[in-house]
Amino acid sequence: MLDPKLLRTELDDVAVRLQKKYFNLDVSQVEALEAERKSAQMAVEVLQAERNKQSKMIGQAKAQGEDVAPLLAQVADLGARLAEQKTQFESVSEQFQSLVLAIPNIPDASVPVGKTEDDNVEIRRWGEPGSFDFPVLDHVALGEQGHSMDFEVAAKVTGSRFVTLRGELAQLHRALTQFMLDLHVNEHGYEEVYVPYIVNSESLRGTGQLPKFGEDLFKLEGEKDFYLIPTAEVPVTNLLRDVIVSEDQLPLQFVCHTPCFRSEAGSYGRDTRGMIRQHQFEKVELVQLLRPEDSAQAHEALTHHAEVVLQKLELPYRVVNLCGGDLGFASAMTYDLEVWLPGQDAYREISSCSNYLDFQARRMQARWRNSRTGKPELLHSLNGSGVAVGRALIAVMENYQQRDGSIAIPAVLHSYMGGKAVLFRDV
RNA sequence: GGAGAGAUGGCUGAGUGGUCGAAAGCGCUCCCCUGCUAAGGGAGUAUAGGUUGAUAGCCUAUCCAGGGUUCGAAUCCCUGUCUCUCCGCCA
Repeated sequence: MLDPKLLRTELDDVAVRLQKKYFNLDVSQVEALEAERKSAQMAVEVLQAERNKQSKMIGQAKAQGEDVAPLLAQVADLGARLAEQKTQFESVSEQFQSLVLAIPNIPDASVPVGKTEDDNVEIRRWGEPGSFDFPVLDHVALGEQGHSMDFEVAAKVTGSRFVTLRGELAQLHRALTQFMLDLHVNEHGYEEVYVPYIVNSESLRGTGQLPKFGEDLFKLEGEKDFYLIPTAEVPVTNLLRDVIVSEDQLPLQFVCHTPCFRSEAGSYGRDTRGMIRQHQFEKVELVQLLRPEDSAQAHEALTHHAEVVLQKLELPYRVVNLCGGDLGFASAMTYDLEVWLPGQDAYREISSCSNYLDFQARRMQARWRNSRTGKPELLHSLNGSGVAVGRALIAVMENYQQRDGSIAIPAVLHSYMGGKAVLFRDV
């Protein structure tokens, strides 16, 4: 959520800056609602002040044994007038609130101009895509060995966009997860957290998935407002909802492994082959909450932490700075890591590292107490995948494939695979 | 699932219709005293919104949340959420 004060004082400027995200802010609507809000709120508060004053007088009169009937007569219609104004004010502020909740975060000045992912700007590359002296297979073909990766059985068990893994491949999937968690905990100083995989709507509002993007979520049937998490970002960032932390606890750095569930509405026909886009996948997520002055640097550091995963796995990747049109709703600036997939002959997203500034924190009232001023201030929140486990798995498969269909295991994973160095040797 | 209890400021904990945003204690901050890692005295110490040149004032809201009763609600009524205790069940 944007600062309502900003909408009041720099509305035109905000509108201009939001254009970069191809969001058209209806300036006159905001102005009109704000004007209405102001007069409605003042009307309510004046009446409330009047009521409080009168009630106090009645109380005093009664205490002195005086006849309060005339005083009561004076306030006879006050309640009705107040109720009327209140209804009016509530309706206006509700409208204003839902309008503001639907406004995306303002992109950072450094965000490239552009509409689609083609306009993203490459920042750097790491590693060289390997050259193969045999026809490369994609992960689907590689996974067919021994039914290690099976989309058909998953379709039977559940439906499309699900997968089952078996044997060594399932193990490798787990090994990747453990490796990433250990790396971030032991070398990057993150605190590991375990969280619910089901969240309520307040949490989703806090991180920005709701109210606008409900169609991307799996909602549970029942009386409660429960959803499957689309990312660990939701439960982890919401740990700080309605919390004021002391400055010496900052920065908060959490790493969390969870499954993620996405309906993938609107992506019909895209990435239908293979494990790239699934309704269920796993992710090791990095989340940081810290002082505003630290967030820019932390964003670079967090991105680097995700990169280290790929470097240690020796997977070629590049880093792109998302253009305005490709930027997420809540993000002010996002770096995507794109890993090289020989099977697709392309770089594909494997991590997305975003700085939300105070956008999420304002929605969820996540604050810290500034020791200098003694006052609570909004935190800045960041997160990034460190990294998507399913995509890391297919990146390893495709980049480490060998002529005979076996797959070498990256050196850093050997210890997690019981010393094993090759997959599918005996298949 | 059954039965009961509860939710008040950073913490403990008073407060059952009227100057209660809320006693007291603890903690914390500042000042005084004290020649010392003790004690004492004083002042202060929530958040959000509005108004304003203003981190000054003033106004409003907030005692789990949402409704209701009332001129007036932390206090009464209803609903919900959460916590605790006992029983049952259970990975």
